[in-house]
Amino acid sequence: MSTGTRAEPTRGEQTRAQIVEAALRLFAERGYERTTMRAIADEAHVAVGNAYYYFGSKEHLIQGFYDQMQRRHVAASEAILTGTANFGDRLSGVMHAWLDVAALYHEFAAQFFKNAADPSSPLSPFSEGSAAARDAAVSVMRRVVDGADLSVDRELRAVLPELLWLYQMGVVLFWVHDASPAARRTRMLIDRTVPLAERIIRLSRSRLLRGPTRDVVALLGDLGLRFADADRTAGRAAGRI
Amino acid sequence: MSTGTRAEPTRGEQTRAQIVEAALRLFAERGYERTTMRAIADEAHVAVGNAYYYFGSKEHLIQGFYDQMQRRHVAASEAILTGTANFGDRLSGVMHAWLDVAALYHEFAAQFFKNAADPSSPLSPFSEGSAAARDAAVSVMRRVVDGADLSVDRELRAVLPELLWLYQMGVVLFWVHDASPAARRTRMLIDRTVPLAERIIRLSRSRLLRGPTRDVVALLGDLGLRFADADRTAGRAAGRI
DNA sequence: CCATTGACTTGAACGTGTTCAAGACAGGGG
DNA sequence: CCCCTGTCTTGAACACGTTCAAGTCAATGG
Repeated sequence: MSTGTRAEPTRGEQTRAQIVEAALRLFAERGYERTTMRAIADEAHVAVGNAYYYFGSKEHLIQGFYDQMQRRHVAASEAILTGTANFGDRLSGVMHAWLDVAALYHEFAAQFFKNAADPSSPLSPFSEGSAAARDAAVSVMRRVVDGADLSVDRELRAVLPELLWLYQMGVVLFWVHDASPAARRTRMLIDRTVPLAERIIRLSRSRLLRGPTRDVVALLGDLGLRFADADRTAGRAAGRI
Repeated sequence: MSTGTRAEPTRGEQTRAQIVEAALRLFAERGYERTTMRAIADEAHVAVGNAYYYFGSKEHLIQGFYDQMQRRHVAASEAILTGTANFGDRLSGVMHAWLDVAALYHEFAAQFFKNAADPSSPLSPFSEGSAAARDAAVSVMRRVVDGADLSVDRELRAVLPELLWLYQMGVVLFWVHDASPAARRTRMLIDRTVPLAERIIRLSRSRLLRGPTRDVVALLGDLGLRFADADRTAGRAAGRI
């Protein structure tokens, strides 16, 4: 598809960029549903069929959005990840940073995540197609854990990034339904669940919770729920449920 | 809309029933996407526009499915709920019963979950429109708890049915993505998480976990996450996030 | 300079969800 | 018996995602 080199964009690459830019502009402006493929084509000074030459469907155009948000989230998280070693602050900071980045798109995020919940959609966060974006998100969580002054059970530590990513997915689902101004309820959810999570993670080494913790870790393994990049090379369908 | 009496169906009620029956028949036969509104209308011996007189959209026809599945699940759970007092067996039985009932519809169950993620859809399990179905589902969980030989913290007990319903939603999300034969992976998930849940619920009274348990209960309260029928009359938007 | 090839582009046409103006029907009042 | 009113029914028309046969363009080889 692309040469991989960044020398000068071919004609095709240029057209492709035009189309995705036009799409993002219109999505942000008037929402996903109310943006027609014809409008996108017009905005990109291109014929309708041409958009389908580069993108399999209207849904596929959303992937551009996904990528953009991911990049911005990483950028917005940088300050926290290099600024503090306190686990709670790191996790909380990263979560709030996501809300900051996503705030602009709240209205249209509903349509977005609707598609994401469909297993047959290439845009599902669990699908093979979003492996790259998912890995990037998990990586952020790995940095949260690795840079924190938190003594975690070794086995739990290995899967903690994935667990935190699942936590994030849950928060996102909540956020999608959250109509409160400035996502106040979602921010409250974060502020109240982060200390809880921290406490439970600490307790995971206590005599009482060591057993259940082991069970959870073992279950994740047996279900093959490994999104880690380390497993990517194993050839097994990653993230497959 | 309907008179509420069950005397004799009016002409309208009869047509409405014809349409929903035709739709369910075709959905089951060839799936949701591949069933056109024209086909439904034909099957129901009715004009296309007439279907829209009774149902706002194609999506709304799914509600019929919801209701049917809910009824069947309650029926399928009856034996377990009256047969044993062991909490784990009760919860496990109810969950597996759901899988049994849902098995037929796995192929197009994706459609359900698309709605779940879409707050604007009247079919979202969190929406006002599905309050009835949601209450019914929570009620099943309440029976699971109430009939069990499990000593639970009083405060936790009050919200436990809702928590178990959320657990069920999580399992359903997993199931939607589960392509294994006979939903083996989902059944494994249930078999492994139910004992875990039972153990944690028991531990909720321990000195170590009493604090976090309180926090969770308080958080649910502060977020206004109350799906219980008891609150329905309060006039507050139930289930609202 | 032309011919050839493959990448790219076009816009008309199709299928499907949805709308709507117009009509059919039923039953109550005159 | 006829009209009137509100409930129900119709099917053509519309909007939009998607497809595809046909055309254009640019680079390459002769």
